[in-house]
Amino acid sequence: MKNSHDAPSNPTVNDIARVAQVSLATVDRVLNERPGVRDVTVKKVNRAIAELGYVRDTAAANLARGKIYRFLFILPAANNEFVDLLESQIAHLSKGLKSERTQISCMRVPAFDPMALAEAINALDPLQIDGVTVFGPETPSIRDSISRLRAHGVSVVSLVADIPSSERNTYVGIDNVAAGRTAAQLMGRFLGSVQGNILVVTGSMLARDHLERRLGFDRVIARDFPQLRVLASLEGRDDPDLIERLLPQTLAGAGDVVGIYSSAAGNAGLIRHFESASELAQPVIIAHELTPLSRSALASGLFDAVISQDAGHLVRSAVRIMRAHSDNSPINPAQERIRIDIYLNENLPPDTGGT
Amino acid sequence: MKNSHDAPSNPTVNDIARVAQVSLATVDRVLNERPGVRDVTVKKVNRAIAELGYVRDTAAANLARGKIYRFLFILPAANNEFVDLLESQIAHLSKGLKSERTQISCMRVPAFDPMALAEAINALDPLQIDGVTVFGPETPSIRDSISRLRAHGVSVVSLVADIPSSERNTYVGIDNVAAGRTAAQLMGRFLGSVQGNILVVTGSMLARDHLERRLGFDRVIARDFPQLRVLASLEGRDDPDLIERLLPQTLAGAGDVVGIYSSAAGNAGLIRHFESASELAQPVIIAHELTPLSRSALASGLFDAVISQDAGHLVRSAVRIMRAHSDNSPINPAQERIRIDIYLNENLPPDTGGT
DNA sequence: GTGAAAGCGCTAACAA
DNA sequence: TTGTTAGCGCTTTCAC
Repeated sequence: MKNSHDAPSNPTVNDIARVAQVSLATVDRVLNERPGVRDVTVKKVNRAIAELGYVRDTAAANLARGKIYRFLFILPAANNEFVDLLESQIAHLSKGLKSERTQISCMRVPAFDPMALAEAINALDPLQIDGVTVFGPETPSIRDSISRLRAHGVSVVSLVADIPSSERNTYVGIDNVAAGRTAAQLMGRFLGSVQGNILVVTGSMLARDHLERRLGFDRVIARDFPQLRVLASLEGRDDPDLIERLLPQTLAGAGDVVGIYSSAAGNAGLIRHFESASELAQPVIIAHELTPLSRSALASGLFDAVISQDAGHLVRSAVRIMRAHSDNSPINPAQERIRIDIYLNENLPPDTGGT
Repeated sequence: MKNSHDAPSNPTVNDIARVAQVSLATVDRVLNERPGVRDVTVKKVNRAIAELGYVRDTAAANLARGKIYRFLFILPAANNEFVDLLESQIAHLSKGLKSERTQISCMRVPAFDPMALAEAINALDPLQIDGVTVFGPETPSIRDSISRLRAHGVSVVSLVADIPSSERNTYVGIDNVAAGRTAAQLMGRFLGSVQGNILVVTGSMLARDHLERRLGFDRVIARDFPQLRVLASLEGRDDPDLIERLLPQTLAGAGDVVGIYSSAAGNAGLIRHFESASELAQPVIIAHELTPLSRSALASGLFDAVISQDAGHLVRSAVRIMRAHSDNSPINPAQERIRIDIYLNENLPPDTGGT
């Protein structure tokens, strides 16, 4: 029965030094690819490493280094439940990470204000910080501010909305085109043979995530559900009040709206509209991000489905990735892939009050 | 701008010793709740700890202790893609964990054979192992073998199918009742106004996960979709060949089957049946677990949806939990909650060939 | 009951 | 170009 091991402790730097017949310091130099070691010596050491099957103990290394990771999240300052969820996850994780030599903090900058974000990024001192995660739009000034950070050795992650044109290291978030496609498929399947118009409520033309969702949505509706027609977007700027104000006239103007795809934030406006004005026939509504509000709309039957991404996963993933980049160690793509979650009212996770 | 810290290093045991005016050894005794310290001293030390806001550096502690975690997974030996996925995730994780003083191994025991599993568990040497994760049925003998392990200080996790009557520490897996409910809701919504019978293909009456799924499924169909009737289960024992053989007669006997809920393994049999015998009208099919086969059935349109749980997440979660129990440190329930994933063909994750 | 000192695996001065 | 040594934060003998 080959199940438990006799805890054969792994080879250490000392073993390497002994086998390679060099000192500890030399082993360390080779391991960390520091200069000033003869080629022959490097080879000797590497041979010993291979022979022993050495794997470095990262914890011990970090301890010796006295290294503390300093990471920063920059989120949009807006009245937005999903962003609040992210922030509370950051705060939560921050506590647990104190014992792992990792400090994370969070700042908010005005939403839909690329200049403010760019300035905030530019104001950062690269010497005081090891990694930054940004949730924001993709504009030239922001791109440049990210490049500067990268040039100074700070690792940069883009969150929720990608900034692919920049030199950010990694994007953490769902595939938004696929999310839009998924919403379309659910919409089409739920509507069955019903025909009519679909209203898409989007956020901002600047937000790449919103654009991508719309793109994916349109494609699948056009290909698979010819009986449905997607109307021009209602640009809600993630603002519940604006959405609530605009909705009645848009709905009246369009007529025969059988489905609504709320692809951005501001669901509160949508919910208020349908709770007050009780239409004759309620459209199928699919929204984004599981938050207290969308959860209750799902539970009450107002929303038919919610496409979401896990805030806790996003934050943990961003931190793991910033750390990996700081160490320049590899990342596990499977673990960091953010899934497109589909919630119906039957698979809602137990409500933990936003832990 | 309150963003980056000046890296104020955390208080250490030395600080506590200094503030409390005792030696390092005494601080350690208090921290680890070891006996032989006067009450007054304990109080002094605890006051210093609170005052300084001390948090222990687990990595350093483990280093000093020379502790190596030895964990074991026990999976059913069966021709089952999902279990294979679990095993490959275990193998994958095992590599990355070598640098984190954690050894994980995996053994397979005959499926649907409670005695074999109980014996395997009883054969384990508690001194050689810190934690065990079991994927298996809930029977008295298995429950007892788990109790024995726990009594010897080994932490035990139940995976995928819970064993609540035992003294296992934690269950890692989805809420299977909710999964069944979710499948029912999708089935009902996809079928719209169609009426007819639903066939449920289950695995074994012994498997708690299968039973719970069926239970949830029945409830929601009965409550929300009166036009549908759920037939008696086809017990497929996770065996593709058996399922393929049984399916034609079951289908013929029932007549008017508009939907199939494949709540267990053995999807290959289902797929083969529908690929060869082309029925007049294909039923809506909802299956469990995203595997290479179910993925391609989803892509081809044979399956309408797949309810799944992430194998990587399951395995990582089990390891984190076994470790937490060994250290008796707290776990983060939000991170360990396994989500009920819904896959349609539009939100399939990119195919990585099973990483 | 309490303390002093060595050491876990690794890194980083500082010498040589 | 290489080696010696002290020390990261914590645990653990072994004395006192």
